[in-house]
Amino acid sequence: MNKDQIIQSIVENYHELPFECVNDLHLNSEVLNLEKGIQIVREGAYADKVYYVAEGTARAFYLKDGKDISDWFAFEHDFICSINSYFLNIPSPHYIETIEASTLLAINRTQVNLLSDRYLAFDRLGKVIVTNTMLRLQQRIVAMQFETAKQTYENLLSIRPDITQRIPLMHIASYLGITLETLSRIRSPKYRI
Amino acid sequence: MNKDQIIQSIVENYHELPFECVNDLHLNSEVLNLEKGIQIVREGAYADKVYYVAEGTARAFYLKDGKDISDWFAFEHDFICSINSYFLNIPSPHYIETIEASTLLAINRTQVNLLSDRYLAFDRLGKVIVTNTMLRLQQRIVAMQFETAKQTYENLLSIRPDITQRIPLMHIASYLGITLETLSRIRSPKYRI
DNA sequence: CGCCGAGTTGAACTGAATCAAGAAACGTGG
DNA sequence: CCACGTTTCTTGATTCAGTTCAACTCGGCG
Repeated sequence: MNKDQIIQSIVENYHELPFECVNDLHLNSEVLNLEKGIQIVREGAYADKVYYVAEGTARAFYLKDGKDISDWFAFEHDFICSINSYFLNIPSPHYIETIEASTLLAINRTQVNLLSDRYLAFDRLGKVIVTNTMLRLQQRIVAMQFETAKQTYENLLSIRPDITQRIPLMHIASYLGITLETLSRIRSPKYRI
Repeated sequence: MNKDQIIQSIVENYHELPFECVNDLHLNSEVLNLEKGIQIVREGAYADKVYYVAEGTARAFYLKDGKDISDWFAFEHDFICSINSYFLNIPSPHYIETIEASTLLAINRTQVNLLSDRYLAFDRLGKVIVTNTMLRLQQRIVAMQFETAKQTYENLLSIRPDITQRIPLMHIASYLGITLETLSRIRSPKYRI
């Protein structure tokens, strides 16, 4: 997938952009073709880029007492960034890495702000993305708040039926806030309640 | 607190607004002086207003299998709305009610959109609020994901030390995803681990 | 062919839920 | 300002979902 196609897919999936804005975005963004398992953000770095996943999968995770805890998965047409670092301009608590071979579009915060000032439509695009993210986080809190592990898992499966084929179970488990063993049991046909 | 003062406090706490925008906002918003325990949004309603809490406290909650689960607390200078209903234009899964006697400023979505189109600064204000909300939700997920009940509680206390004086423990418990009894034990001095 | 990471299964343990009973705190009306 | 009922909070005993630790299986891949 080339840069034009990627930008086109952002427009299709999120918000219309005028011709000059698309050109401008073209000049101010970068395509990354990455293998599976490549780290694009490391803990402690100032992560001032957003990534649009054109193809593949990426995840954000952090280490809590040495344990790897997944915090966000991004599939095709999703955005991913270290949200604390990007928005608060602090060292990233997160790592971000590819889970499959992926094509990403990287855009710098400075460029995002420039484009937002220059094009109203781009500003709106940003608003849409942030709003969607907020709603997705809200859903996740509701899912975690008072459900059993099994309900939480099935809830995730209904939103993303292909997730178990694309993301290792250990990452799904930590994302759900349960252990790998519990997830394994939940998935087993002989599991009751 | 009168409408001018309330709008002034929004400007001070969030984003500068030009003079005409303030006037326009003045014309398109409504001050609510409410007793404690008044419901301003009911489940099933189309809740197309945002509320700015000038004084007092409000909370959003939903009923899960008949149980009251708090989802969001808003203190002075916080915004509150039924985020699913407001942004997705669906019937509200949430109730919103005052916890203390409160002064709120209510603004309609249509007005918000109009003002956002008319004044760039107002659009930016909206972006700031949504971004802050997103970050706050993110923090909460991290807090819930792999902490014990006690850690989650202390985490909340460090952010909002006065919360136990202002919000009944049962609401704090459901917000944290634990039972009232567990919260009570956690708070007890003889509680270990 | 044997190693290695990913996933499964089992047994013992534990943090938190549930059920149940009281104790405080609060508000309202006499 | 006190009595009474309601709501909020505490404490105890028991149960259970999920963790932990450990051993084992499976599928790739050098």
